[in-house]
Amino acid sequence: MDRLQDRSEPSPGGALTASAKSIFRLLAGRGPATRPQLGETLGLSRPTMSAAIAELEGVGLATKIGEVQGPLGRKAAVYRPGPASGHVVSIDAGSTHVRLRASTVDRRLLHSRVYRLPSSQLLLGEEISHAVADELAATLAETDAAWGPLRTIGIALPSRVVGPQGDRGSTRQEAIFSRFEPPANVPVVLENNVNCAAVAEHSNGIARDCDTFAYVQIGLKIGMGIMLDGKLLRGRNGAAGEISHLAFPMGDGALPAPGEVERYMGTEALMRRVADGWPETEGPPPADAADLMARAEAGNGAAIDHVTRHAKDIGALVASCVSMVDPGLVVLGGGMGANPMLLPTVHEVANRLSYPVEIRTSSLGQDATVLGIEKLACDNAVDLILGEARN
Amino acid sequence: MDRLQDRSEPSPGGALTASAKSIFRLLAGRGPATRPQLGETLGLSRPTMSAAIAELEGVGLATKIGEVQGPLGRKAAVYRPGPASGHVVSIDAGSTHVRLRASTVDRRLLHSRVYRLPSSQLLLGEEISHAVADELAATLAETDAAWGPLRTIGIALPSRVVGPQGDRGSTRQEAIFSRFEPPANVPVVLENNVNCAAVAEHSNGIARDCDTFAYVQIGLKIGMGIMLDGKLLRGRNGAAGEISHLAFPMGDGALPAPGEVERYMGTEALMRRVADGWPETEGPPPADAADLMARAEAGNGAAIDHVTRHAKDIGALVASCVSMVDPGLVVLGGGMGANPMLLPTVHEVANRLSYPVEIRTSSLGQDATVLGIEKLACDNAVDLILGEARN
DNA sequence: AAATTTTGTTAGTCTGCCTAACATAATACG
DNA sequence: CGTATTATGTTAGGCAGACTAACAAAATTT
Repeated sequence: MDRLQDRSEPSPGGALTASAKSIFRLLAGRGPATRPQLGETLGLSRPTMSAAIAELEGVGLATKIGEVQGPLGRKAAVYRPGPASGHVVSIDAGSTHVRLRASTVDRRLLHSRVYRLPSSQLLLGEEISHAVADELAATLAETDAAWGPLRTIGIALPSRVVGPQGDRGSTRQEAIFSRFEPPANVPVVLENNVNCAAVAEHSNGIARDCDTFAYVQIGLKIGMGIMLDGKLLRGRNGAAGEISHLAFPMGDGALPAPGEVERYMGTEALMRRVADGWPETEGPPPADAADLMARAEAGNGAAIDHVTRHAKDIGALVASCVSMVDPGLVVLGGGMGANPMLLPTVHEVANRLSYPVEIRTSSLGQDATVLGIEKLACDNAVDLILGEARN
Repeated sequence: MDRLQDRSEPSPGGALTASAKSIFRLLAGRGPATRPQLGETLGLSRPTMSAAIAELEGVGLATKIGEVQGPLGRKAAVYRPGPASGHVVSIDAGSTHVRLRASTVDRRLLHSRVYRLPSSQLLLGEEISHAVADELAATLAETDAAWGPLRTIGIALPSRVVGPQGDRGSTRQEAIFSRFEPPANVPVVLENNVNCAAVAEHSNGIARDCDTFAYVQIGLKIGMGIMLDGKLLRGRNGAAGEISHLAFPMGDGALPAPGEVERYMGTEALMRRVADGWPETEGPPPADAADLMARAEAGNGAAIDHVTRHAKDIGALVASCVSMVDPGLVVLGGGMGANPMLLPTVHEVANRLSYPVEIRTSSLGQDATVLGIEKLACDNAVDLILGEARN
């Protein structure tokens, strides 16, 4: 994650009391809540709540949006982040699509757009940068004054990402700025797209109930995002979870080569093996991965064999992850990985080779990455608003 | 890490101010310090320091041990943890030796002993449990009243260790209690021995300057300890870093088996390969690992080949670690790993296969594990004293 | 011996929370 | 329908734990 500019909107929450800050954080994180709920959750007394809410309303960081009636007694006031908290723009700069969402810091959707790139981009480069610039410009043109100030722009990249103290030159992350310049005064948060998908599984997806898990993406490319105690593991070079660089092949006499796992486990290699080994009796080989999976589901023996073999390979990969990180839960995602058919075999192999892991299949579709970067952008915005941004 | 009993000495620091607690923590962690130093480090004003130190001295948690004279001005008073902070006993329950240290919470050595087991134990069992019981009993018999209360017993185990919420039955950790019962009222902290070695590298060893790194142990057995932001990564099953269960062999058509890496990378397998492939022209094969290393250092070609090949294998292992965790620094330890001769090759292979990592060789000898569990025991004791023990 | 510098103490203040008591607004009950 | 009960919100007052300012003490330099 990265902050390129630090000249942002004045943080209205620079001088709030600790309780007011914690209330705002809760409102931003969990959406609308009543005063008693907030006080209960944070262990604050009613007088303190009164004072803190008054503080927040005074600077526009909280607004009363209604009242709810319990079974008995007076109605409770319901609040959410106020207009001064502003909004964020989140962009998934993917290799085939650019997805954009504008949302409030409590993640209410204000605007969204999707742009399909004219051609699939293997690497982060000018094509993507250009598309991001266009989509952002279009969004800024449609910005409503009621959205409040733009606090943060978050961009998910198909590239390693390092923070300010890391060696930026060694990643491709700066390529995102090759064709556009983000608006001055608005900080930009960058994050790797697989990490974003992991964040989304945690905040919106199948891993909502777990603060520690790994997200394994298997598709054209392979990757992993590691969440520990609710925080992303990034690593010194932003390379944590870059399982495409596991030593592979590995064994007595094997000669591992950089990036070789991905060339073996990626969808292209899989389909090549499928085509090569396809029995003539079964007719033409599957046209693509979806076709392969469909035929396996339909009961085709050859297809099932290939899918099972692939699931075993994924299981081995997951076992290595468990042996190193022992996350307790692994979420499978990506074009291939998201298919529930793989789950039983992956589970069996991983648990046989290493230690107990639960395996789940991602439920978020194409939106996982945008939702993840949106979460990170909102967190950043809240930090900025409260004057607690980490440098 | 694990706490079996919670009935401990009354925590004298239950009702201290936050500043007093932070001062005590600093005294325990960094040893003797002057008031100005403490105040400076913690950002506390002199009046606050006065009050807090008075609090601590009042309950015996701090003692003035002298004064130091700066170049100018009045002398500054020097403090360290007081008699009420008591002591801890730390035990490395190893497979060949049981090492024990009694020390104050600021890690001044009070007493130490080493017991050599009559026979090497592959698994944690009654032999080790018995030896631990004996050594602990001998220590308790020699305990000096001046040491203050025994706060915590820490034991490093050659086994996976899970916390209270984990599935204890699935590990062998309880076997440590098969032949001895720790004194009632004294909490016991258990930790895996490789994790302890990692902690020691951080607190006393070559990784003092890094809060994030991995410690890779290569010897009879192989293992890894992962330190992230100064905290051990344990994992859901206490299996984080259990690289003996990486999927291996791994490759197109390979059939991985549980625990196979250890059977390939461990010293026994290495020496078997060395003996098998030893050219008759070179005379009798090396008797043991130390012999192999000595011959390699002396320039023997066959020995060098085997050592280089092993270093390449270790490099591949490290590369997998870097691809998953990207720690930035890997410390090599263990009977084989600690040999500096491996370093260049490991560094070359790891950096070629994955991402930039610094590789260092452990400098702590046999004491690494005791020192690590001592650090953990002291941390636990401090938490207990301050009434902040995590359950 | 006086000036300077650092350390430690005393006095007073301020912030941010709390508890206790009261006020308000809803439902439940006779 | 009025009163009891209950939940929510406010007012008043207090207290813990930090701070600043000013002073006192103990070392050095001039």
